[in-house]
Amino acid sequence: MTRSRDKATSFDIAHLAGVSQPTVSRALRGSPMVSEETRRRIRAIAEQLNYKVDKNASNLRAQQSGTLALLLFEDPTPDDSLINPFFLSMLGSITRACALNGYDLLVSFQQLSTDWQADYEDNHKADGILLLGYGDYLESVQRLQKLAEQGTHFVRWGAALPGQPGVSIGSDNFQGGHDITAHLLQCGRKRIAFLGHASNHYPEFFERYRGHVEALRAAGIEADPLLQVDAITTEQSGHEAMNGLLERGIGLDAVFAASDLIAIGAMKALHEHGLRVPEDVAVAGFDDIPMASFANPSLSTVQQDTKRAGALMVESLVRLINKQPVESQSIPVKLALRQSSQQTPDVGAT
Amino acid sequence: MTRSRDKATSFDIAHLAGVSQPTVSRALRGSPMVSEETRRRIRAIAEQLNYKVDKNASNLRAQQSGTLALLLFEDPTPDDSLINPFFLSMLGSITRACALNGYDLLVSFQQLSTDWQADYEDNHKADGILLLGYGDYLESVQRLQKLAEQGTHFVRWGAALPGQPGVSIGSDNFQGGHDITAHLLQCGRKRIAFLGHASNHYPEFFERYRGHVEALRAAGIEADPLLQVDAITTEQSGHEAMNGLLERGIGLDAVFAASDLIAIGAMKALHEHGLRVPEDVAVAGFDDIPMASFANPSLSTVQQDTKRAGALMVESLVRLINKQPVESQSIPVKLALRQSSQQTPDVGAT
DNA sequence: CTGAAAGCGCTTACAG
DNA sequence: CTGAAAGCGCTTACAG
Repeated sequence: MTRSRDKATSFDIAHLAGVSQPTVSRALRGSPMVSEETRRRIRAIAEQLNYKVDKNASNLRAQQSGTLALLLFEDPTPDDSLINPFFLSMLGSITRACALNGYDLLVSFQQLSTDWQADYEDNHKADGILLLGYGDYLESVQRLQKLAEQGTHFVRWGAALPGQPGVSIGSDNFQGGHDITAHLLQCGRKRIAFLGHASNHYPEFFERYRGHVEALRAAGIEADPLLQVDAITTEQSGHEAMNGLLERGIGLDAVFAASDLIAIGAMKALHEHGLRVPEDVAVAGFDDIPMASFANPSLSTVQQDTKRAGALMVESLVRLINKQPVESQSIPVKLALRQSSQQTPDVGAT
Repeated sequence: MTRSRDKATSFDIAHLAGVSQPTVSRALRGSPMVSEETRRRIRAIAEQLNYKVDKNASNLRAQQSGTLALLLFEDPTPDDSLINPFFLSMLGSITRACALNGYDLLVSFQQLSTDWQADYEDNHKADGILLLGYGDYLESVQRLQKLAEQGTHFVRWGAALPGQPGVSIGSDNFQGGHDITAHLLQCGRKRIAFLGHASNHYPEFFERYRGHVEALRAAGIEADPLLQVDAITTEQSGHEAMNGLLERGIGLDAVFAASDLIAIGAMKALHEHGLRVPEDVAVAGFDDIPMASFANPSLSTVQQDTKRAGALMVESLVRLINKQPVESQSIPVKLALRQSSQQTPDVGAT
């Protein structure tokens, strides 16, 4: 039973099975070049000895790793476990997708500041790289460019825009921004603030903003620059942005926050100022993180399909690795309408 | 610039530096057996060629991997991205701790049902294994036993009880159960339901229950078996457990749920039955997941120190790998008192 | 269908 | 301080 010490190698198996070592390798990898009988014998012995192929040896020889690396960049807030819940849920879905595709997943949280030359692939630690949340796009784009030049296989999560290096998978941010704004307009709101960066430094937010502006325009409303306030994806940033708006005494009857965390921070600020949500100010977010449905009032938002997103990212990366054609893609979103935007009793999702 | 194709090897560097290949290896690994001047020269060339040590080769030779594997077991709910938020936050803290200790982290979500013989270490994919959330303890204990016998290095998250195979790191569940119950008693509650499994199949919950019972006893109250209802860590399970209790017409003025998700499901059931929280029924949970502070009313709970927990798990595993002595440990918890247990305005954490 | 040979790119004794 | 040699455990042409 307990022979544990000293792991068995393919030579041990070969010896016991009375075949050569390469035959063991072939049999265990399911090569059709091995007779059923031989294979069976080898399999049995391997199991008995609890033999496992040494991944380092097999990877070294085969020059691949069967592993993908996920690089998760943290937003400025280098404080503790406050990872963006949206990314956490992406992580869940990516992990599952990796398992389905037979890949292991190496996870790494990177500081934005750090010099991530993403040496995972150079190292042969991974066959390709998944990129999530890299902060200022314009700062990171050169690095992406370099990755692309080096021939590194990578897929990034983010706005899929023309002329970008590499492959991007992202939600249809424009549509989301448009639809949720149209909804707020339909609820009778006219002065809708946008909380979030609206520049090409943050293309996802920018797309949401552009959708927002487009919906306003369609309703004959010109976007008021005073109603757009920069914010990054944190509660605190949303809180500050909202406070700023209120303190400047800018009239508004609704808020579209570029992310749920921003929206939650904004609702807090509204409450502190004695304003009721949604009676005085309707609020909507983006992402549909788990907290959204538990917020008080529950938060109307644009739901990103993280399950599909993770699957698509992994599948695209696998295709890249296998030298199959891959294109950037945009994933449809849908509205999750809850109390924060509506007088009426809770409508819609969970 | 773009010589990218064909990765450089240590032989290339050696050639260019006019030294032998082993010297390159030594220089790059910081061996003291290399002169400063040689090292500098080698370093410069390596950087210029963007050389990276091939991990597969180096691991194969050195018989180690510099990688830890995290096995995350999913609760019965094999449905989508609904991973227990508590584990997600552990994941965040573990990832950071790995980075700090110079290890890579392989993440794998396992189905409980699956035959996880955790071949990560046998594979040489990882030097050790971190185990999180394995469902029914009695079902998993044999596997743990086997891992221990095989000499696999592993650390599990869970109740640290005498006689367990391997090393466990967990919160002080007994203390947490005791303290939160004492708090509810202090708020004047007398009939306190416990929602969660209370048997050695789920040692963590059981410990929380035992702390609960102990606090009651200290107040001269005998635990009423009718007030304990089994539940696993999901909103749905909490919802069902609470409904059962209410439908059976069992009198109660407080609920201590073995986890926040259970508590949130229970609050939903209470609201559906027209009961007010905390006025009619006080509610408390366990974990302090992010949602807890966003619940309506905000949820009083026992806060687990995930940051410390992740760090401790990783450090313990690294010690095991290095054959240093390691002991199971229990981490102190603290109360996060919010609206769900108190009439008074919001007190305490975020 | 199977075997003998080579080699993936390192690290580590062993000499000097 | 440095080099020549061996070998980690596989996979993959190449023969037969």
